[in-house]
Amino acid sequence: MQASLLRIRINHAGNTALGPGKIELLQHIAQQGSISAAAKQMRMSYRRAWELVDVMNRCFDQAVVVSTAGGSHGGGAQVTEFGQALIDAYQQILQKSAQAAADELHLITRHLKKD
Amino acid sequence: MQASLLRIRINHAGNTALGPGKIELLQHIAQQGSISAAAKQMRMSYRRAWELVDVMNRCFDQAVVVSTAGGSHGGGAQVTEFGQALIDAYQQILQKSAQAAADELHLITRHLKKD
DNA sequence: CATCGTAATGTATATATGGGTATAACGATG
DNA sequence: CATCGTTATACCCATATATACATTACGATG
Repeated sequence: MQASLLRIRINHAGNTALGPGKIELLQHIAQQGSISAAAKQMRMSYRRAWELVDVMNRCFDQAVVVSTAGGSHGGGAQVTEFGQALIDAYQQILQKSAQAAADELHLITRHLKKD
Repeated sequence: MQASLLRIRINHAGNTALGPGKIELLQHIAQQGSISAAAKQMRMSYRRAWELVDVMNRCFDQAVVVSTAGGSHGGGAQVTEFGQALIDAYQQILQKSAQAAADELHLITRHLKKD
């Protein structure tokens, strides 16, 4: 199976507010409770992961990820309820879109060369 | 109104087989009958426009754009019937997706900071 | 109060991307 | 058969993007 044929992004002021990469990152953060662990799991630099989180936190009217520095295990990061709602909504958009446009999608993909 | 909130791409072997940029380029080529004229209209370098066309032609099992070099006006390029079908299908996908996922989209975009 | 692992930020470097320019090939037309 | 505008391609360079590495801040815990 190929990795997600359909890619959907939501734009905001010319930039991507939400796309497959940010969603995947959020899921890993939610699972790991840490930005650095999520980054490592995705083999992405911590720097980049943090920047993606920062962009999200700044382009929405409420936090998507909250983090604490320091503490027994150095701190950590949690996906907020709102962030989880974003993840869910994004998945729904993906699923509903793929379903609603299944015919046209098939029309296109059936002509993609197999690699 | 903001420029297309929802951006959809169709992936092929890790790369983008079809996205908003390629579709817009195809439309300009269809209208102009020339890659270079389309590129100029989009203020894109001819080199890049040609590469986008090349990628499309190589990742589908039939040509999206056919071109002729030489001739009275130097030649030109035409979008094939298949290419036009791709454009139409893409537009349908955009429209149907936005419609099918309107609720979830609204849930997300209502929390985007106004810029 | 030293330790630990993470957040947060800075800086330098490598890589990818796209633009600019030049040049050759092409072929209908006058 | 010279001209013309376009396709097609190569080469170099500027810029953007992402990585790598380094450093500081943080604060619960032993």
